[in-house]
Amino acid sequence: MEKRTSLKDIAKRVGVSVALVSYILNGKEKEMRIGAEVVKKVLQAAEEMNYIPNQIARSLRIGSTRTIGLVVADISNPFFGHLARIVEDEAIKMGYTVIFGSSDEDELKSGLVLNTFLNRQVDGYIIVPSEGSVKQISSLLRRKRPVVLVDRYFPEINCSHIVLNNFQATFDAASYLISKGYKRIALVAYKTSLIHMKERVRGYVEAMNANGLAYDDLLLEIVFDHSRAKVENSLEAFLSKKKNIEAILFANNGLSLSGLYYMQKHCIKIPRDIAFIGFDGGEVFDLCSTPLSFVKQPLEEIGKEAVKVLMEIIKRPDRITQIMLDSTLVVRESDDC
Amino acid sequence: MEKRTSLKDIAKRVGVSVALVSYILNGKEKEMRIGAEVVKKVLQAAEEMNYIPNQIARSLRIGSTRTIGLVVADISNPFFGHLARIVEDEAIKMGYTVIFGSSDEDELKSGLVLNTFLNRQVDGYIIVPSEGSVKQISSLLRRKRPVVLVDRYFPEINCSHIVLNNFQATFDAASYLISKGYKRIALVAYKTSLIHMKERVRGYVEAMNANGLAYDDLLLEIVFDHSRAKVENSLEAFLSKKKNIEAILFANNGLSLSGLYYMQKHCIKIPRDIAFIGFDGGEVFDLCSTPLSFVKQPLEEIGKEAVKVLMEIIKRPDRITQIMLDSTLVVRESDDC
DNA sequence: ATTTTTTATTTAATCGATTAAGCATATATT
DNA sequence: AATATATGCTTAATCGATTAAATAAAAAAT
Repeated sequence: MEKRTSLKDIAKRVGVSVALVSYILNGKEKEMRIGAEVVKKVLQAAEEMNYIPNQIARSLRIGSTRTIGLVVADISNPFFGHLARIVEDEAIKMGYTVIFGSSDEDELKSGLVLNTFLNRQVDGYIIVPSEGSVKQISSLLRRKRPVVLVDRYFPEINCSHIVLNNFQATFDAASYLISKGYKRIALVAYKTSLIHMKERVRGYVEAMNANGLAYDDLLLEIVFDHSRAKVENSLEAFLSKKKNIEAILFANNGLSLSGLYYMQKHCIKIPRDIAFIGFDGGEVFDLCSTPLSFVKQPLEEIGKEAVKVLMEIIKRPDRITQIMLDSTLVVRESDDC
Repeated sequence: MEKRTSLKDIAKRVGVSVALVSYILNGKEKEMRIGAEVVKKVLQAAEEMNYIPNQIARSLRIGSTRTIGLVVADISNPFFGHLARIVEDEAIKMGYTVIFGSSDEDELKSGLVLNTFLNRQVDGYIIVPSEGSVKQISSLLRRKRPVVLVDRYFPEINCSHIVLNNFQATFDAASYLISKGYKRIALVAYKTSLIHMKERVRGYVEAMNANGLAYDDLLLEIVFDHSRAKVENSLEAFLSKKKNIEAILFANNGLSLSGLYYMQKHCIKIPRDIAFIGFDGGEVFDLCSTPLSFVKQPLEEIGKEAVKVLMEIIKRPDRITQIMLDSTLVVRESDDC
């Protein structure tokens, strides 16, 4: 591990003080009225000695790391991967770097990641909060850390967030299916206290209610599990009992995929045997024998707004911005038996 | 932005020196033979004052950030997302944090990301190098920074790497198709100087040669482009001319997907019209009407080895470890007309 | 010629931690 | 009793940058 050149090294070589070198390399030669020759010599020395500023030292001094901590459920999940990419691009534009951590929807892991970020003095947090992480978020807010929640939020705390209008999303999807004449419409969701999921369930329920349709044996809420096999088991138990489901709605991308795996396994054809509306799209949805209809989130906008709002909070710590964005129902052929 | 509690604050409150507090909070009370009462008081004060160590200050002092810089082509690409996740998990186990950057296979962007990482004094680099980034990598090595390349490497420089046996991968895939009786076997690859791609082309060529099969009008090398549409255009131009292609091999995941999009658009059925072997798998490959055969990389192992090797290099900077791992050909029904 | 202003540069404190070295007391050894 | 050792804690330097304040020399104003 070779020693890197520091301001001190340059100062010694040129024969000036460290301060002068700092001023010059920060482009303050004008306001500090530094002699032209000295400027030239310092710049040349910096070049020759391959000087790279030490951001760590700088951060310590100025009290800002120019780093955003991003917490997602799982970076290998394309939905969060996309989000991460958008956040990355926006962050770079603002001169920030992103460090990330996956929570696996787990309170403990989420706590560990957030603690690491706190240690590392990130300037702001963009968090997809997992179930049970309210206390962690509140603690950040108590410490006056800039936080923006995305995808979900906690109604009981006052924190900036960018989320989908989840209620509208499933309300529209269900209403659309109803308008096409389906009556026995199922929803497959996760059983969780997280608001985004509860809202998606509520959207479906309200749509069914509004049209006088029963849904008590059509709503499946699966306890979250990382194994797709377990999810498929629940699905199996659910679908094998009710034989007259005409259309099925999935409340997120992972569930949609589990659904597709299940249907492939059991040779259930979409839309011949059942109408299908999924969540979040993706290549699978395009390349299935029948392109699948789905609820599309404005992911680009969510990511961009998240960074934008975070930047605002970093500047003015007491601002709170809560944004709700609309989804689009992308209708293709999977809902058309 | 509230002031965080520092060692100094605790020291002041308890009425001892900063050094003592540091020793205690680092668990060195034994070797430093610190009085039991003082230890208790300091620990309690730290607790009460919500002390969080400042990793930035620590990093500056000890000269290590406990951070790994990960450069991938695009974090939103599931292949790299998975890699990132594996690296993240392994890094956490070793007490490291990951910061990431996407290069978009672009020399300029790669340079910017690497420069940021250099600024931030990451302890080590795991890089999926993009075309033209040799100089950047060499520069890191000249500065004695620990670097591990993954997925690809540069034969002209001596740097640790973990890669697939790319030659064997396509050699086996092509040989398998040949053994099934196909003669007109096409390969779709990218035109690039990067070794992994060249090796994949070579594997195919050697397999064809070894069996006395001509391939000069069957090998398509597409200039890299981010737009799937352009890739599909090249594909269109290629496939519309040669009408007697029996089987087609794709040299990476993105190309495989472009291929699938193309075939869907033109109602070319796999395997009825053409036999198909893709690269890297994924949900699409499972959920197609016919589960697709593909070359499977040991991604888990690649990621784990990358971190392991990096940790070794960080300890012993002059070690160089170069690992080549074998792929598996996952045979399903897409190659069986 | 003296004072003021401008120009060019240095000094030194600071961010928050780590850690070698120093310094009193107290206890043990001869 | 004198010396050695152990105990318990403090001092102070350091990492590499930033930046307010001080200083010295030259130029301009009175």
